[in-house]
Amino acid sequence: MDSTVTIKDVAERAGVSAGTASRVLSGNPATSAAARERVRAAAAELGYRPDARARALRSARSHAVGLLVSDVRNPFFADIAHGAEQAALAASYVTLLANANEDTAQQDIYLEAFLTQRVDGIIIAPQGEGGGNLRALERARTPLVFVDRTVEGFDVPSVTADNAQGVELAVAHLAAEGHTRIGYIGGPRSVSTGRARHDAFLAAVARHGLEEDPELITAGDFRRASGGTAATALLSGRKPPTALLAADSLMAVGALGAVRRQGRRIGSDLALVAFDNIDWFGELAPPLTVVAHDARELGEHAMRLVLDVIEGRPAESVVLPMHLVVRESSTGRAAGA
Amino acid sequence: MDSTVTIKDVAERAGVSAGTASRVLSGNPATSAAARERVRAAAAELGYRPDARARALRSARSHAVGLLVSDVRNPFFADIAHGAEQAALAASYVTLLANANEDTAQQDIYLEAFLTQRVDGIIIAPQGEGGGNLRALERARTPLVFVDRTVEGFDVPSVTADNAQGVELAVAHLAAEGHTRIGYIGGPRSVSTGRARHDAFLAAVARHGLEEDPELITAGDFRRASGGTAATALLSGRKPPTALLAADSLMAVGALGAVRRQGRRIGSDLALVAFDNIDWFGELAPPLTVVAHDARELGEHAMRLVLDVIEGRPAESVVLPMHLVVRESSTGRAAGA
DNA sequence: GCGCGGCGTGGAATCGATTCCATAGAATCG
DNA sequence: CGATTCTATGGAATCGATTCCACGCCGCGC
Repeated sequence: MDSTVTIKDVAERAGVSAGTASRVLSGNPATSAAARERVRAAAAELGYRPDARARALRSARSHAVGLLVSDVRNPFFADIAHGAEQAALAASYVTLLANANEDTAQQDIYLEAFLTQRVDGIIIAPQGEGGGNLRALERARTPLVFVDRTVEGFDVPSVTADNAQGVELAVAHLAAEGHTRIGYIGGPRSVSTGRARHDAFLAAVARHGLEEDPELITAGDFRRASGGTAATALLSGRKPPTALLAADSLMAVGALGAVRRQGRRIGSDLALVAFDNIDWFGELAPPLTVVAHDARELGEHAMRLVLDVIEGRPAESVVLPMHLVVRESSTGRAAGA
Repeated sequence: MDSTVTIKDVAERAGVSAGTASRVLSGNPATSAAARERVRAAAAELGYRPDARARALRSARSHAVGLLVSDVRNPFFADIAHGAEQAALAASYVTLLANANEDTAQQDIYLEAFLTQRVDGIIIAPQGEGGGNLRALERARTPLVFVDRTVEGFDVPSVTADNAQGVELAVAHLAAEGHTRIGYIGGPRSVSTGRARHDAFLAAVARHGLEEDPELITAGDFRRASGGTAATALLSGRKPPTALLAADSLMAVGALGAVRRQGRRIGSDLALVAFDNIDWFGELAPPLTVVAHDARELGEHAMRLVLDVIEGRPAESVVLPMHLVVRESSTGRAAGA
């Protein structure tokens, strides 16, 4: 009844050799009906549970996929993890979830751990310039897939969102609402989504003929506090914006608090559009307008992609569309320009 | 340069046997300075990365701890995971994070996976009555620790919060603000925290001489939607409450939306106190009053506890205190009783 | 100068499961 | 009925690292 039941114990109880027991349990057809029955019974009675490590050691397949997200506490990544996990489960793979905590050093630690655990594949929302263990990964030939973000110079399949399109949707919407001064709270340039959204914002502003004022552009680090700092800076400029666009949900929340502390109200005094459609953004007062991509779908796609690579099927990168969910945070009377 | 560098390759390059190479790399003192130097050089040159599975197989220690949370998308559990992970890292253990998704079947799947992976220990925020693989775990003698929640009939160390105290703090605060009709949005009775908070609420209401009306008591499932349903029901009763107490953060968010859709405002029209101090609760308009326990600390404690059990040190259950963080959601003028 | 203790090392066994190989016995065919 | 193929099986090798055992060699002591 102990957990130390090995296949030998099962074999002995069934009166067969370990080889035969293994064949029965792995569904090898070269087994007699009698052996099948007795081995299965013995396994059930003893509560046999194969040792995944021994199995993986011999058969060079661990049936585990490492998933390294940048920040578990960011609901967007939690959703990605959830989607990936469900997809893995459906293919009877196990997901090992690890958290880089927006920190390159910690990212390296977990990549190292994945490598020594000999996972069959790795999904990562990478950060940094691609130094450290990312290069080691490439050398180790472990199947790798990028999700949400990419790193230049890596020929790796990825699942990303159409950031340029998302930004364009947001800016077009705000422009249509009559805004001409939009403050942008961007992400770090060390992350691909940070760069893509930044560039797309500049382009969209130009395209719609809005005010191109460098004072309207700020950059945070995708964490909450930086959104507050950025919003405060934007609102205390000489000529503050009438609308804000935040490049991720955590910074949007930070901005929310900063705006409130300045005594201004989202929706009526100031429009706000955020990236990432977090579940509860629709429950707030006022509900937030967002540029959304389905994080769960992102995760599912990424998992399917890495399984494709692992199992030798062709794998193509995917770019998912973004869409605009208009809520009240951007449709109170627009402050006149 | 491939990842298939074994200790034999290292040994060969260094001109020693595999045994000696192993001794050098594991810091065994019975090695000569010459061997140490050459083995280390060879390992570095070849990019040797020991195979964790082979190592674990032989030495019966995987240096991995399984962490099974009820719902990764609940920020409270994401914080627990984060705390546990950091504590594990400090002790050079790896955390395998899995998500039960508030589903007993999925909980069993991952417990099974942990067992076959032969993790050294498991931390779980359990759900259900303790059937299924929870019993198998006990038999397998895998070190086990409960976090946040417990299951009756298991003699397992745990890290929990003082729920009774938390509820009492919340009710006392609301009573002091002049409320006599408090609506309670509780959790499921199948979860220990759901039961504890429910019972504590009844006791606190009685103790403070508030109205004991069964219509004021509702129960959700710790998910967002159920909080909205419960709040709607409470507010459309014959004599609606003037304050709400929600037993977790997701249900509080659901309630937030329901209240807004009813055209009432948190803070001025209706007080709200929530369990769990989610980062961004302080940023909302109005900021939410919460009964808080430090989720990260909960996770850290749980990890330390399970490592104590694994390494044979005595392990004592811990009950962490809760405290009240008063913000504006409960201090607008109290609606008169 | 001989013996004994200790250090460093190579070789082999081991962990648990899978898989190759050889073989015994049954089944099939001419 | 003998030769051959096929099937089920046991035994052994294997995966990669650790650890036990035994041995050679050095130095020290008598």
